[in-house]
Amino acid sequence: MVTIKEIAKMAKVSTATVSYVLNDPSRVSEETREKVMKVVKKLNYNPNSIAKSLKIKKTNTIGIITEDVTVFTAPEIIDGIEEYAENHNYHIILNNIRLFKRIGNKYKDTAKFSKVIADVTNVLASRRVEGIIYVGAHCRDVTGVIGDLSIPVAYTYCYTTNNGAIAVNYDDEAAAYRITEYLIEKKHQKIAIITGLLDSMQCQDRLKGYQRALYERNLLFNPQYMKVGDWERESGYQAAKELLSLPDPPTAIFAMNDLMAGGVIDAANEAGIRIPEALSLVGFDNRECSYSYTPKLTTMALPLNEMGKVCAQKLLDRINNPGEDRQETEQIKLECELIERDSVAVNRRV
Amino acid sequence: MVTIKEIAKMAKVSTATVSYVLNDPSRVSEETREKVMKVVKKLNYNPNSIAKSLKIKKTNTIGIITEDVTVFTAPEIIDGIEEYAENHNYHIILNNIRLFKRIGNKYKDTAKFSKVIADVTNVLASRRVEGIIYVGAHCRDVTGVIGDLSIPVAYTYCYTTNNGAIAVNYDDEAAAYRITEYLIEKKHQKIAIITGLLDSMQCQDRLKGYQRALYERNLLFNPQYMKVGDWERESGYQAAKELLSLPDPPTAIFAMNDLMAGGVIDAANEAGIRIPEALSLVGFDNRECSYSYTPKLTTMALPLNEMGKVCAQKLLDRINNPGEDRQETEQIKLECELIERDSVAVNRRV
DNA sequence: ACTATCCGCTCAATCGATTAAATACTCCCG
DNA sequence: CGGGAGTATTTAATCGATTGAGCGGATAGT
Repeated sequence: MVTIKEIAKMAKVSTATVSYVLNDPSRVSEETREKVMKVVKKLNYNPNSIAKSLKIKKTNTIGIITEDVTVFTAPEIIDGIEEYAENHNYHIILNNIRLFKRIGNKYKDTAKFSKVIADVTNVLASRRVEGIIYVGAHCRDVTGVIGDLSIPVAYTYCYTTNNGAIAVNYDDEAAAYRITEYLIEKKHQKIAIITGLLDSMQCQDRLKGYQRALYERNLLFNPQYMKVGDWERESGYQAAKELLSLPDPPTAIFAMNDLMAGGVIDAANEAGIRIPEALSLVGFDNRECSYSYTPKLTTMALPLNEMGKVCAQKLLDRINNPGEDRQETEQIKLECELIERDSVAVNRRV
Repeated sequence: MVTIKEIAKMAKVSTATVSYVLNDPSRVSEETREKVMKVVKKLNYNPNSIAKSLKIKKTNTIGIITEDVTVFTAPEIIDGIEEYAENHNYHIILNNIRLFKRIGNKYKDTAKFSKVIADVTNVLASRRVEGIIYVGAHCRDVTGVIGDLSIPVAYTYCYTTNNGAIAVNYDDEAAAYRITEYLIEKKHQKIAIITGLLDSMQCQDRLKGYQRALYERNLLFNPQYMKVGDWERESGYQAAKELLSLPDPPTAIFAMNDLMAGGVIDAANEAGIRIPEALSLVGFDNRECSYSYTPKLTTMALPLNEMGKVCAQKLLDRINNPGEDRQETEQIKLECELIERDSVAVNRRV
């Protein structure tokens, strides 16, 4: 690998001059500049950014820690981060901790979890990344798992109330409100909901949005129309079966994710109930499968790419404007987007 | 950030000793070792791997270039790479070139494509990565897009015949052979195929496997049973419609990907033909959607994770055993796995 | 008692850049 | 002609580690 020294010798100048030619050409005379550049090109010189980083104490690198890259939300988030970072001349070191393969489900073993995180943050710190983005896999609360670092940290697709952290998520309540409102606009009044696991924030927030939408339109929340699922297709199927066999069944179902909406379709098919003619259905997440159901599912798209971008943007802001010590968590919530497809029709049975 | 110098001063030893304590403790007396380690812990010392890299000329870093991380194949491949790399103390710099968003579809603008690649390889080179893994998005031929680098390069999910490169893919022909054989084992004799775009290697190879399986079982290849699709669902639908209205329709259809298989399901539903009772169907890719179809689709799973692992493994082998200059491309083909689900039944109409 | 060996540690050069400060040179003006 | 100003270039220190060479002291062998 050719170094600045060899360039200097060959061009009969000092290394300083070469460096100036490369970084601050106006300081150097036209003549020398050309002389040096000729050698640079001839030797196909590629500056050693390791050496540069060491000297200027800047790596232009951020670390991404993903709980699991193979989860459906991760790629878009990473894409967003990467794009913003690249446009601002930052690079990314990727750490995928494979949380579930490694420590089993549910974040149960918090000691091991913390250990894993400590290991990767240590490595990132020793590589002198200027900031870290933590990408969750299941929107769990990860407050405290990353201890105090001297660099900014942004969290996305997970919750945190860490001091000074940036937390970028989407607005579950607003999204659930919007999609319920949408069903109401389609003249539905008997709108059932199939929830995910009740102990999750997502579920709680979506429930709030659903209830608020009903309330504001003077529709009563009917507890019979609420079934608790576990995010999996089968639970959607079971819930829908119960809902559809009610004496006064709903005309629309809001499943809190696309998987459970798939189960609703199964149940409807089985019962010979046509979607959307006899039953309207909406999902949540805009996963790949939602597009491949028959009928294509109307659902809420998560602003994943945007979440990545905003994470990167806020993080780089912090990095480049190291201001006052912040105590609060900067909570950012982005809007979801309603994706209208074929699973909702205007209710004709009012 | 605390340095080795401060440790040294505080422990009243030389920086050399500190370094030895950290890297080759046996060289140092028990006593000094403890003295130093105490200070290391007290000051929470984290070695600067930038400085280390500069000195020892080793970054323990590989670069990943993805054409598009959001493509369904990318996350598993990355996961595989990352896992192997991490286990061997290597880290990853991720470059997502967003090929299609950036230069439009189909790799048409090769000049721009090459320029983009040259830019990212330059950056990676200046960061002194020890090797590069190129992750394609659509199995295209990318021979020549990465020029000669002095470091090893592995390619996956794309084709290349670059000198000395490592190319890791899966065996399309064997997979197509296997899945056709599977249908034959289920007593099907009239097996139609819906291809992807004919100019792709994938399509050609799968077609070969299909034809070889027929040939070896003494089944005639019937050109009427072959329809050309374009990988999209709609084309599967059209193709299936034609196939199903043939005077002597097939009893099984092999769609070259899961998307087109979805189209077949649409056509079958429309025609009132039950899958798998009246028509067996297999897909290819094992995408998320294949699991959410009704019925769940029998398909071929790509060994994506394994491809990533093998890439990483071969690459690190090359890095750590820089042997002779190789002229040939090392072509590696991994086996796909048949995923049996609910879309195939034994043919009762023989 | 003298040398050889070994052990534990330190000295100082080095990796490949950056950059403040010094120097060299040119030009201009009183 | 001397000196100040301005421009172009070089000198040399520095970033934070690693590591070959060297040194001093203890131990052992003859």
